[in-house]
Amino acid sequence: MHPYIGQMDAYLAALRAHTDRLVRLSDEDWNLYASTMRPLRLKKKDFLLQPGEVCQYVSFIGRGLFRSYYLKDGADITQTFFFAGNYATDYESFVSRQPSAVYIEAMEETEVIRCHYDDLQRIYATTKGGERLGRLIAENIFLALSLRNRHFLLDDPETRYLALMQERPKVIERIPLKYIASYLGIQPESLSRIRARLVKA
Amino acid sequence: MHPYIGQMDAYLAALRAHTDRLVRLSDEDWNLYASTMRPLRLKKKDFLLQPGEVCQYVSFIGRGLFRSYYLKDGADITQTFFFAGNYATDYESFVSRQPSAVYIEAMEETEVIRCHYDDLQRIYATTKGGERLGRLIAENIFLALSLRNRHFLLDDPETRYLALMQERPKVIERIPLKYIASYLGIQPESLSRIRARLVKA
DNA sequence: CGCCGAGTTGAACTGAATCAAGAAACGTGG
DNA sequence: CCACGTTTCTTGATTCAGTTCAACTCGGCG
Repeated sequence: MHPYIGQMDAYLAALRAHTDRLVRLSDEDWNLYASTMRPLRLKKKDFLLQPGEVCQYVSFIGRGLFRSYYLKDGADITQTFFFAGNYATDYESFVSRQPSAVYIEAMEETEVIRCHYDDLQRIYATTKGGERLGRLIAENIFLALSLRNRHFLLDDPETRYLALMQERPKVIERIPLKYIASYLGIQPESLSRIRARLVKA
Repeated sequence: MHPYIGQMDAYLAALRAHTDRLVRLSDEDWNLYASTMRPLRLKKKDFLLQPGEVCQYVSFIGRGLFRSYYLKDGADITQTFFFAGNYATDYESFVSRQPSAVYIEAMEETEVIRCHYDDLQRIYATTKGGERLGRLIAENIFLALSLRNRHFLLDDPETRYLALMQERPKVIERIPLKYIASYLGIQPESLSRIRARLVKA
């Protein structure tokens, strides 16, 4: 069907596991959802989305990872990171149908299976389980963002870095320092100094 | 029925208008939702929620306003403001069923009609329209928070203040400076200076 | 009328940004 | 597979925006 991605079935299985954690879909609803999924492979530095486009897909990552970022005065500022086993999307643009403000870029060769906005709306409209899934996904994305927001309000940069180590260790392990810095809202030099301080202490 | 709040019907009408903006509920679904609503009146400085409690309600504000805030080292830090015609809740706690980290405090005499978590889950489980409403509300709360987050990532304090004037002028008009300052993540003195700068320019 | 909280203003301080230079790691092509 | 060039990271010196601390004004309220 889509021979250029051999792992399609494995990715669908991973998506099913991810979905089951939120809501137990009927086989019928699941099959409808799964049938909308199309594979896509991106090479390193390819864009899943660019500013100005309306985000048309939710993409479940089978392999690889993405970084989303704003471009401001030539400098790029990381919005977030997306890892395998989760969805990558500009949910803001996807939901609001407004042009996106971010790039979503593959940081290495990355494979996704994705569902188009129109397909998803059809699932929402025709199935109760799909509608529920959509609500639970929205709630979960909200929770993640709330936590991030709390850190910006309450914590200084060093504390935000420590919290990130706790909450998203994969970011620390796999992402270059300069991108982590902009995710934390600071300059690379500052994060380097924070790390140096922490080693000594 | 609830004689101590005479405006119950007016508040329900406002809630219906608010709801209609998101989704057109059937009369049946609407009546079910409306029937769960219970009125509550709070005096100035009363708490709708306190840290440690799990938020059990979504409260639609008929009159008045709330401020939610964290308490950190004795200083209170504003999370957000809730105005009449919108829901007030700690959605994070409400959704996750975890103890809240915030106070939600009435800034003046405030009246709400509210729906209990269990009632809402029952509506989600039994009606398609309710589930859809829940999804759309979650999406909208997410959008608002996204915007806030973007400002923290991209903008300096003065720019955040200007954006707040644009996006939520009611906050500027009705809220004391010191609370706006902590909402923006700065000290009251700094916001006072920002205002002084803007007047000159 | 006096008090108290809110806001303003000034001076000193501080932590992060900026600017700059060098070291280390990376990947790319020969 | 190595060598080169580029990017990433570190470290130091300086600058700067926002914080802190303090004093004073203003306006409302008891």
